[in-house]
Amino acid sequence: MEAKYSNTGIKIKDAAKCLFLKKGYSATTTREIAKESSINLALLNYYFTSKRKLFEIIMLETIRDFMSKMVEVYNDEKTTLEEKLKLTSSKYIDMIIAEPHLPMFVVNELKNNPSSVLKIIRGKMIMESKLVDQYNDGVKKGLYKKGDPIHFVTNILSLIVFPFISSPIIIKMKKLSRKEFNEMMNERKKLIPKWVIQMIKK
Amino acid sequence: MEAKYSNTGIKIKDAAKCLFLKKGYSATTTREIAKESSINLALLNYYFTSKRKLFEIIMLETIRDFMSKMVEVYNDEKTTLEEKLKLTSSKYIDMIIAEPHLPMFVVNELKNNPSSVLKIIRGKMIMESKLVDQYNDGVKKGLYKKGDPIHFVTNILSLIVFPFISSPIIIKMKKLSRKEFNEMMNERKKLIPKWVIQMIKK
DNA sequence: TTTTTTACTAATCATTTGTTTAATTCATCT
DNA sequence: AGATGAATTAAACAAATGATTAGTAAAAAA
Repeated sequence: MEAKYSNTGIKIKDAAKCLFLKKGYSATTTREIAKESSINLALLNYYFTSKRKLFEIIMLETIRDFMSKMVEVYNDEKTTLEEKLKLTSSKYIDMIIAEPHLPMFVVNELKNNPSSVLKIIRGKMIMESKLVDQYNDGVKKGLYKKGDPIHFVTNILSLIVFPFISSPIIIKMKKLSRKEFNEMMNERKKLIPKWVIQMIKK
Repeated sequence: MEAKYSNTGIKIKDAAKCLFLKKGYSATTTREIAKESSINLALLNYYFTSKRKLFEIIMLETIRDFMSKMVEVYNDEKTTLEEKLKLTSSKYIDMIIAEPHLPMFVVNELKNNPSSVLKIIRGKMIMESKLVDQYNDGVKKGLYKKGDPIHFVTNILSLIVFPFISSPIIIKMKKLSRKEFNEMMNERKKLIPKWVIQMIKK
């Protein structure tokens, strides 16, 4: 019945994703999406039934991508805790530099519609990951200080993601260009793993 | 001409602030504001000219409050760096627990309308604060590792604010109640200063 | 080629939304 | 009490917006 994978369907989704990421759901109009993807307004409903449905599809896909990258690294059996830190920082910072609106989008959706986002995430994925195992092992061996691993996980994500969210302030404070800001974020790929280790080390 | 401080004016502003914080500008309608503050729809424009103007007033006030608390602590001549860390963590975490939508609101406005927010902030306030001086002194004295103070400042804010932004994930991961989450954030008041010191110490 | 299904378009509908108007109530001052 | 101006209200306007319809062109099936 529907050809969800037609060229126009993709064109609509791409334009919509770009706009939703940049401006959010409410501030994006169907006419904008139509214009941006140079399709007829009616085709949006023809392909995706409604603005809401279109948004939901994009949201699910985007957040699934976002999370899967993390889970991949966190559950790698072969890498050490330290290597996992390096890989996460590196992968995430690259991902966000490529799509700077991603963190705000995820975090906004998390606020507005937590249930639908959380269906994808599944708590276990992170709290029962290899990374957390390795952290707990380190604590048992007396290498790391005792502490709830939730703080450990939270801190990693905080140090990686928050600077992007507050990028306008940072850019202003240091009078940076976008390029210089990205360089600063690239520096953090190396720094964050070191910082995190120091935070947990005895 | 106008009675900006009348009872109804305040009622409108309070209701609007609550809604804007919770749902953002675009998703909040003037009729909702009118209903929430139980005033006639026309009074919104009578007192504040337009939805946009009302929003701008609220935004400026809210962000000014938010920033001023930080600057206060950062520039205190009497406290040590370590004390400043404790005070900031404590003050900020209290503030955000009291108004959980605050960080997202600030950060969203920062994205949508950076210029108007940044007018309030003034880069100097933070990067030339007593806190940064003390950090640089510590580096000179060989107590702290060399490093751009922007990372130092960014990390403090990241560790304080980001957990609130990602609260739905944390709550899900650890199966917490709102109360338990707040307790976890209260724990962090003591932990963050320690972590930050460890991050910078040689 | 004819028929049928799919893709697309222009026009329009029905709400919603921000804002205004004109009239009314209320308070204050003379 | 009466006049003046501010505060409030119901109603309406105009534009924007999400969605639909009825019809056309293009492609696929017969």
